[in-house]
Amino acid sequence: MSRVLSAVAWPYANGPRHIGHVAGFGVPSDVFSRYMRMAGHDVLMVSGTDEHGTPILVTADKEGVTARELADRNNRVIVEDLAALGLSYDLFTRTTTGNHYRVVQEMFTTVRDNGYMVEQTTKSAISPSTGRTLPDRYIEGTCPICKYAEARGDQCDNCGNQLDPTDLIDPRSKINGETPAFVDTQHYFLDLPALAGALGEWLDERESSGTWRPNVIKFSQNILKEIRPRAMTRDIDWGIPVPGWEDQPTKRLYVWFDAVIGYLSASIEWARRLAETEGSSPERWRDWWNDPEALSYYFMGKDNIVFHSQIWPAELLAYSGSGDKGGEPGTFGELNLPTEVVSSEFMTMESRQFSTSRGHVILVRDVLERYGPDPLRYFICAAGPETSDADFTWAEFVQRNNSELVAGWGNLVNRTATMVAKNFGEIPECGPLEEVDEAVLATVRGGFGSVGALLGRHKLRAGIAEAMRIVGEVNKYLTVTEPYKMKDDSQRERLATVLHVAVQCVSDCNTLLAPFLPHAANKVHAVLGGEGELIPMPRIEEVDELEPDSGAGLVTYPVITGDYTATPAWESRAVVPGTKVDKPTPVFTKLDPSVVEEELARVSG
RNA sequence: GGGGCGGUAGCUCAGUCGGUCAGAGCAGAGGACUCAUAAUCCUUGGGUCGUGGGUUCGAGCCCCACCCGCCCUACCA
Repeated sequence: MSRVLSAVAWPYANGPRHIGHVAGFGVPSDVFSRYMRMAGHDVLMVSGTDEHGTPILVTADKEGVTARELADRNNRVIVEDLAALGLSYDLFTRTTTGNHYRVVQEMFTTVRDNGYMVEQTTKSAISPSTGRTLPDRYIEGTCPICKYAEARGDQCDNCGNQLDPTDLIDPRSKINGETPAFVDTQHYFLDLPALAGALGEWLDERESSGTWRPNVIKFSQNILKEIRPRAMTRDIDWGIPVPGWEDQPTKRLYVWFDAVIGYLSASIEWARRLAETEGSSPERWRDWWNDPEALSYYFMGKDNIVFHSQIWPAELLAYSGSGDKGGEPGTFGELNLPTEVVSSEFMTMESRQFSTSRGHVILVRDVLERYGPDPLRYFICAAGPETSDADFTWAEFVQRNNSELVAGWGNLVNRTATMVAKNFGEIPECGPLEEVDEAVLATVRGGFGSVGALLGRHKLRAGIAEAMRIVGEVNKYLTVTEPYKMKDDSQRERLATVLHVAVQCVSDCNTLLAPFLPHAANKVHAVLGGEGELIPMPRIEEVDELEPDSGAGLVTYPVITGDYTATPAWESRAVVPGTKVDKPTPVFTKLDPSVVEEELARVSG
C-alpha cells in the first residue's frame, strides 16, 4: 500500500465549465483515484477553483459585480457540476480561503528567505484609469510587421508573429479602449535559472522511470533549455497580498505563486478539517508531502504542463532550499516533487475548438441534466483526449452510448437479472461447474489484473476497452450455455449454476467498471440485490472559514468532500445465494438518434 | 519565428526493441438465437499505413525533404 496524492488541476472560476475541461482533468483523475483506492492505496485527492487574476476581474467589471461575487457564484456552479459528475475529491476547495492565503504566504516568505525570489524593475502596461496590470493579450493595436489593425499584444493573429505590446502601433486596451501606459514597476521574480540544475536532475530521474507520457517529458526537458526568471507578482488588487509589501495593496501574487500552491494548501485544509470532525492530527497532510515514499500524480490539460513540470517543482525545490543558492525548508519541511505529471491533450467538439464566447460549447451541467453522468463518463473514458487530441461529436456520443454502454453492458445486466428474477427470485445456489463456467469465471477474474494494470498507468481508454471486452465474453457465455432453454425440471440444477455463474460475472464486471462508472455501479449493485452503495460518492458540504482573520474574506463556502473508506476492494467478491433479485428496470437509457440533430442545432452558434 | 504532437480500413483509433504488423471497436453485409432496452452470438476487412527519396536482407515502425491538421510559445483543461 502506498500513499497517493491525486492533484487535480484547478478550474478557473470565470464561468461554468464545459465538457472539455472535465475530459482533461476531472474524469481521468477520478477514475485513477477510485482505482487506486480500490487497489488498497491511501489516496488524497485535492483540487479547488482558481479565483484570482485579471480575467475574473474583467468579467466581473463587465457584469457590474465584484470579483468576489463573481467567484462565489462560479465556484458554486463548478462545485455542483463536479460533484454531480461523481468526482471523488477528498477536498475540493478554493484559492480565496484564509488557509490558502497563509500557506501561500509561508511559501513565499521561505522562498524569498532562501534567496530564490529576486526583485526586478520591468516595464509593464497598466491601465491609467484603474492602475491595474494590463496583460499582453488585453492590449491590441496595429501590427508593426503586417499592419493588421487588430493584433494582440502578445501575438498578431494575422501574420502569427510574436509581439511585445510596446511594438504595437497605436496600442489600446481591449477592456475599455484607453491607451495603456507603459510604466516602470517593481516585481518579485522567481529565480528559475538557479533551480534549473535541480529541475533537470529531477526530470532525468523521472524520465528513467519510463512512466511519463513521452510528449510530456520531452516537452518539459525542452522548455528547461530556455528557462529564465519569471515574475511572481502583478499590479492588481485582486489576489493574495505580497508579504512585505502590505503597504502596496495594488501588488498581489500572481497565479503562478497562487493556484499551484493549492495542492499543498488544500491538503493542509483537508487535514485541519478532519482534525476538527474526527480528532485526527492536523499534520496528517505530511504523510503525503514529507514522506519520500509517497507518490503524487498531477492531472491537467496540456496547456498546463509548464506549470506542473517546471514552475511548481521549482517552487517546491526553492522552498526546500534545494537549488544552487541552498537554503533551509520552512515549517512545511522538505516537500515531495511530483511523481508524475499526467497531461491530457485537448478535446474538440465537432472538429472545432471549444469556444465559450462563440457559443461553440457544451456545458457539463447541460449534459448532466439531459443525459446523466454515465454516458458522458463513458465517452470520456473510451474516447477522451488521452494521448492525442480527440473529437467529441454528438453522433459518436449517441452511438457509443447505445451500442456499447446500453447494448453491451446494460443488456448483460438486464438479461441476467431478468432470468434470475423469473426463474428463482433470488441468486441461485451454484452446482458443479463445467468447463465453460470455469473458463468465463477465469476470464472475468483475469480482468482485475489486466484492467488494473492499465488503470495504474492511467490508461483509461485501454482499460475500459478491456473491461468491455470481458463484458462481451460474458454475453457470449449466456449465448453458448443457453439458460433460457432450460425449461425442464431435470435441467433445474444446471440452470441454477449457469445463472449463478452469470450473476457472479456481472457482479465482478461491475467492480471492474466501478472506477469508470460509479453511479451506474451503484445501480447495478442494487439490481443484483445489494444493499446500500457499492462505491462511495462525493457530497457537497457547506463549511466555515478556518481563518476568519486572514483577510481573505470568506465566511462559509461549499466544498466537495466524502468518506471513501467503504470503497470496495479491487477483487472478485463471491455473490451470496439467496439474495433477492427482482425483475430489473434498465440501468442505462438508450438515446434516440434525434438528439444528435437537437444538440447540433443548439451548438450551431 | 521557435518548440511539440499527429496524418494507418467508411468512422474512432491500437500498433512496445524495424522481420506472422497490416490490426481492434463501431458502421455495413450474411447467418444463428430469442433470456434481454429489435438487445445478444457467429461469419465477413484488397486500406499505396500523408507524399517523395534514403538506410537495410527486410520499415507504419529508422534518416532526409515536403504537404496537411492540431497544440504550446508567459494565465480559458
